[in-house]
Amino acid sequence: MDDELFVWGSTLNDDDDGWRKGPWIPQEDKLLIDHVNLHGEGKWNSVSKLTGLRRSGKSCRLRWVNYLRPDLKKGNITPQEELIIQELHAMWGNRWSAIARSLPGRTDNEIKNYWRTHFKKSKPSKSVEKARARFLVRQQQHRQNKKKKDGSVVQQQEEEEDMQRYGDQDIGDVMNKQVEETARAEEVQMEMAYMDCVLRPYGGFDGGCGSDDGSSEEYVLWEGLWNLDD
DNA sequence: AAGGAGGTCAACCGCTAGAGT
DNA sequence: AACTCTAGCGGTTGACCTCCT
Repeated sequence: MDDELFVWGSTLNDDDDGWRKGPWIPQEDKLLIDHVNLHGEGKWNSVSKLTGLRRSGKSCRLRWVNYLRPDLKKGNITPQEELIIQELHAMWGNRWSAIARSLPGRTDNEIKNYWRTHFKKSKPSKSVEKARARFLVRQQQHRQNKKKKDGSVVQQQEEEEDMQRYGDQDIGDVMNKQVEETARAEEVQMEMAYMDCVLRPYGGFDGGCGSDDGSSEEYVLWEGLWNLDD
């Protein structure tokens, strides 16, 4: 290898604190990999002490997460992954780490770079808009169905449950709590349902939405999803 | 062949949240 | 409660590469 290039005492690229900066060399990678194999991930600030590697903990973590992790997927983003990125970005915006969690083997950095180079200048794709529209229509349908089904009996049951839960607390506080809980539950439910719309063709996320033909099986699946918070 | 423009991607920076003291 | 430390996040930078003129 190029051992002669690796000079431990070198001040080349050192910052004010004495940390090396700039591109990593294979020897540094090896030290970091050995360290993680031995001690596991985390405690990044101890890497320099234990290995002699003159890199900050932050730099070590980034190198591991974005480049050295064994479960990383090498190679180009596939068309399927591209579609997922587009649609999740339409839903979540620049939450790269959240998007990355939906794409095993891909890093937030990778997705962020990919987005910036491929999509930043372009308008939202039609598929994204279609998925969004599908999702909103189904949500509205579900709410209407639920209204029809749920009668005063259900309402009474809910009131009794509330009495048990909240007892003699201030009614204003209780209502505020309920509004917050409902909003949170709906937010989670919407994200899960939308995720399923997007990921189903690729084998992700269980339950949810099928094709646009409005079949009864599809209806049952959607009902199941909407009922998550029932 | 030279060099300028634009694209790609690894790495850094600054900030924030959460845990620990 | 206040402070410090650490991990993680998104934005930005800069080196390198490829393509075009």
